Amino acid sequence: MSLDRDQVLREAAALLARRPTASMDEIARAAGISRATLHRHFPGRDALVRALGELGIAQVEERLDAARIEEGDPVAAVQRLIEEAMPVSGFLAFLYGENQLYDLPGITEGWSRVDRRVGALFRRGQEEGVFRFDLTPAWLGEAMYALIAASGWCVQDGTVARNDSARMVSELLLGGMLRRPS
Amino acid sequence: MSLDRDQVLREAAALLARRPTASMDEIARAAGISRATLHRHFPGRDALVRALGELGIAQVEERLDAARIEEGDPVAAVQRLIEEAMPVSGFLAFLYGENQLYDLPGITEGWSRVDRRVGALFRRGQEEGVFRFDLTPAWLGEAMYALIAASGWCVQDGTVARNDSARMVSELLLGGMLRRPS
DNA sequence: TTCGATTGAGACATTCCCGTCTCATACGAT
DNA sequence: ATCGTATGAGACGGGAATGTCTCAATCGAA
Repeated sequence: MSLDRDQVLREAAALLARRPTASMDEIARAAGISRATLHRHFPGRDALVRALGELGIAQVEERLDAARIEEGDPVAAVQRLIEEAMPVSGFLAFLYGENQLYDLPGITEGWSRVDRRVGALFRRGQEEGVFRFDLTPAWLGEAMYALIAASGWCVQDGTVARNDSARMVSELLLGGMLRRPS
Repeated sequence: MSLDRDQVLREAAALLARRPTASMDEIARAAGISRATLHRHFPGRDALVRALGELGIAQVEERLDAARIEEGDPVAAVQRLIEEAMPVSGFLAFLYGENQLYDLPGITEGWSRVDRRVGALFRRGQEEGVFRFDLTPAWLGEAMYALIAASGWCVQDGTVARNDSARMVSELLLGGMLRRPS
């Protein structure tokens, strides 16, 4: 048996993305389990929401590691990060839209940890002279999050092909943030 | 008396953006009116949500008109549109995150009307040879929505100055989508 | 001032969701 | 085959939100 905890959380995220007010019963049915079982693993809605946030942070940090954003050419690092993020863009898109998840104790710290790492990447790109100076690292980070989330939604409803999504994001983002020799 | 209907909707949006599960009573108090009065004007939560969607569509179409996106240089048209959208970026950011608002009968049509106009703008830019061909008009539209919403959030929490937000968005978006002579 | 309309406060029953519980069933390991 | 464990189905009470109602107070126009 041993319930696939992450899978349940993903189903919950997919449902909550569409209907933020969905009941625990609906979430359970969407995940293909009974309400009792859902409640055994996540004692209450708060616990479920918190688990969603924690899974999201873990996912993102894992992708940051996989992309090795601290190493090498900043442009290539951004490309690797976007590439790595694409497989979970749907889940990231959900997290991005849930402002509710940001002011939970313990969750906030996780996201600011992520923000620091991402901000450092863009700052490094500026210091190395490849990223524009007139767009702040914080804004570049937010823009990247926004575009990744947008691509996740586009893939979900078929506007953008999954294979193309990474290119769409990085072409637009890097195109706009690179310093031009001219 | 004559209650300021739009003002109530804005307060409701501001609250629901932070707490999607806020009760009607909380919404009423946030808007500075009694629950009874709120219920007289919006008979039920569904009616309130629908009114939020309708106000959003009206706002956006008003801005599309004000920006005259069908006229003149596509680049300037995009800049005008972003400029016009900024004063309501906070409200737009809320609407953008509420996927719930998209599958209501009557609301969907409004947004596809908006999408058609925005898509036509980007297609025109491509046909006139100023926008890149390898990024689809649909994606460019989604990216613009995402960046405007992101800038709205950034302004709300002080990451980006309100005066700078329009420039941040258009520099990044246009920088990424313009064809390069090279 | 007077009258109609609108609002605020609160009571009320209803509905819905939640958290907990029990019990029977099905699975897996030993 | 047996036993421990996890699950599903459902019942149950408690609590919160909803929708509706009444009544007094307030505002604005005539």
